[in-house]
Amino acid sequence: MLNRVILIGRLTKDPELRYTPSGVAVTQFTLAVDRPFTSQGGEREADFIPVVTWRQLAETCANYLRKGRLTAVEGRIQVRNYENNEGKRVYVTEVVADNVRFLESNREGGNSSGGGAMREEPSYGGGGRGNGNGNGNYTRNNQDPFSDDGKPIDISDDDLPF
Amino acid sequence: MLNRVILIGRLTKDPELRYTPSGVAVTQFTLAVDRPFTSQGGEREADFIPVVTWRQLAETCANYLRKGRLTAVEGRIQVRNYENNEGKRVYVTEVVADNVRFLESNREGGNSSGGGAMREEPSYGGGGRGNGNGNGNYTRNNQDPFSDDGKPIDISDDDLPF
Amino acid sequence: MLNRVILIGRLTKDPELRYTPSGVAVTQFTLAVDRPFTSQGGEREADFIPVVTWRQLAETCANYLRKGRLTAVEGRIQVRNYENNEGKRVYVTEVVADNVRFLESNREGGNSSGGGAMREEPSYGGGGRGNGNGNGNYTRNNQDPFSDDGKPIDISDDDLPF
Amino acid sequence: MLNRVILIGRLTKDPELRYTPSGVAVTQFTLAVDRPFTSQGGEREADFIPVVTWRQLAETCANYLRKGRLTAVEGRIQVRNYENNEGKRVYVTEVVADNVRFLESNREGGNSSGGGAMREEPSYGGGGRGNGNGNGNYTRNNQDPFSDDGKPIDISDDDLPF
DNA sequence: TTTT
DNA sequence: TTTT
Repeated sequence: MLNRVILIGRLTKDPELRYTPSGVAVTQFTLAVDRPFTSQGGEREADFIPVVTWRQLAETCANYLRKGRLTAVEGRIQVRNYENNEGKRVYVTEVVADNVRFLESNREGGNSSGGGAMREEPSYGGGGRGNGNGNGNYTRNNQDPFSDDGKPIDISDDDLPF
Repeated sequence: MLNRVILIGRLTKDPELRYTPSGVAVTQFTLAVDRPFTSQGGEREADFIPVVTWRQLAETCANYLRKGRLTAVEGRIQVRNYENNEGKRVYVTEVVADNVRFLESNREGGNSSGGGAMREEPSYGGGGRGNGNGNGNYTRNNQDPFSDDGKPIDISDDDLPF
Repeated sequence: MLNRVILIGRLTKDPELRYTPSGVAVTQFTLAVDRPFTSQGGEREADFIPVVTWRQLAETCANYLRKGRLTAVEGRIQVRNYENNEGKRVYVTEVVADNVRFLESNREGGNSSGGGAMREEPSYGGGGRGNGNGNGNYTRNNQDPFSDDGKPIDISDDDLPF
Repeated sequence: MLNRVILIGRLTKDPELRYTPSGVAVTQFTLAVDRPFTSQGGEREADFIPVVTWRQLAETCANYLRKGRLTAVEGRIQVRNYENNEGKRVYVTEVVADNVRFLESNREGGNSSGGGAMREEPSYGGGGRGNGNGNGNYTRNNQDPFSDDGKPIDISDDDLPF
């Protein structure tokens, strides 16, 4: 009925942009979010929270986010599951973001003012689906997104948030 | 740096109250939260989101929450991991709640006014730890919480949120 | 950069549906939200928080919400200001909702299952504006919404959230 | 029943630290939060949202926050009212923060890594009240906080959040 | 393994 | 498998 998450943390790696078979952009990254207390041993720990973005927002994230950047994410928790190659059901929990704020832009480059931003344009119940893509000029590299690392992509159109 | 979740959904089962070896109450339950859109096939789907509560809040949840109840939960996402019996690292994502609102109390009993509520009393950095328990009069049954179902409990004091 | 509010409380009155000069539906209501602590005198106090909804969501709220209903609201804080008739600048703070959940439907009528719901369909940066209205069949009374109580409406198209 | 706000914005001025008659620290500041859309005229507007912090958190904010800093605030909306000198009831809406994150520390000084942080230590229903203060060494200036600008302070112990 |  |  209501499902809202807000996170501020740092990317553990550069984001990964891919495309579903029907050509929809998906970007995944992990946010390291420090816990608000120290562990029994006295160290500060973090939660490593997987984030997914779709379509235009995915392309913007792939273009502007980088490893280590402080980033705010707004979205919802999603729990999807699939059967792995041993026939066991695996549960994957991730945050599907609809709003991402870049709190640090191009760190080296002098300008340290937070500010860049992007928001998902929802299309509840109408059209939109499957058309937010196609233009390869947003991709960060030229390799085929469907064969980029040999592993089958663990993403299908069924994961589309709308 | 910031990690906040707010959910409204229904319990998929009665909550489970347990105690850690050092006697701290823990209650776990799953919230079914309808997605804000229908799937490609047109059905309404839900996310099944695991929730954990500790200490006094755990005991209140065990006492008042039941399967099917509409419930609001506020907390943070936690990702913990452990090695399973095949030596493989397993990641568990759950919401550690610090505020739970009972939006429906005793449904059959005439009174359908939402209202019951409970909030974690944090004790950041000071005392409190390990003492929020002991009084068996909050437990819902008389069985030994450490041997109640034969399975070893997948919870240790290391999971304590403070 | 980020502005998110989530409230659960009860309507202090039936909601008020009006229309802007250009015909856009607006519904306002106030949510009484109990504070999470008691005052010095030991009484439980509440905050009375004004909420505004627009367009389709405004019409659904006007149709389904009633005084006393437990309701969840998601939105953003907006501070607008205008000059009053004494030439003084007045600041109005309200929550502009984009998601409203009816946690209690028709209380008397037997069915007490929470569930009704409605979400704003945003139209960031594109069209949409000024067309989400017109059909008088959603109004709860027949009086002219622009002269219904003698007082000029304190809402103009400039308050439109998009 | 539930009242949660999360904001990211910039301070419009340096924060103001004061003390209540009984010596409790209070810091107020205003956050400029850009709206997620442009106005009809095409300009980007902002909401100017007043924030209040208490006790230790108030002192940390006064010490570390400055005009222009990008800051995340977590708290609840509070609506208080008082009678002004013309005998008219005035309503003041503000965010009572319990968690403040400094997303930019000392901008000039080379180090632009977000990170500083502070959280309110709640003391729900027990003690604590009236003792979180006293030591003037946290104040940023030497003037008497109770007569610093001629105007009576619009804050009393009744505004204490706990 | 799931709720209404 | 993790960020500062």
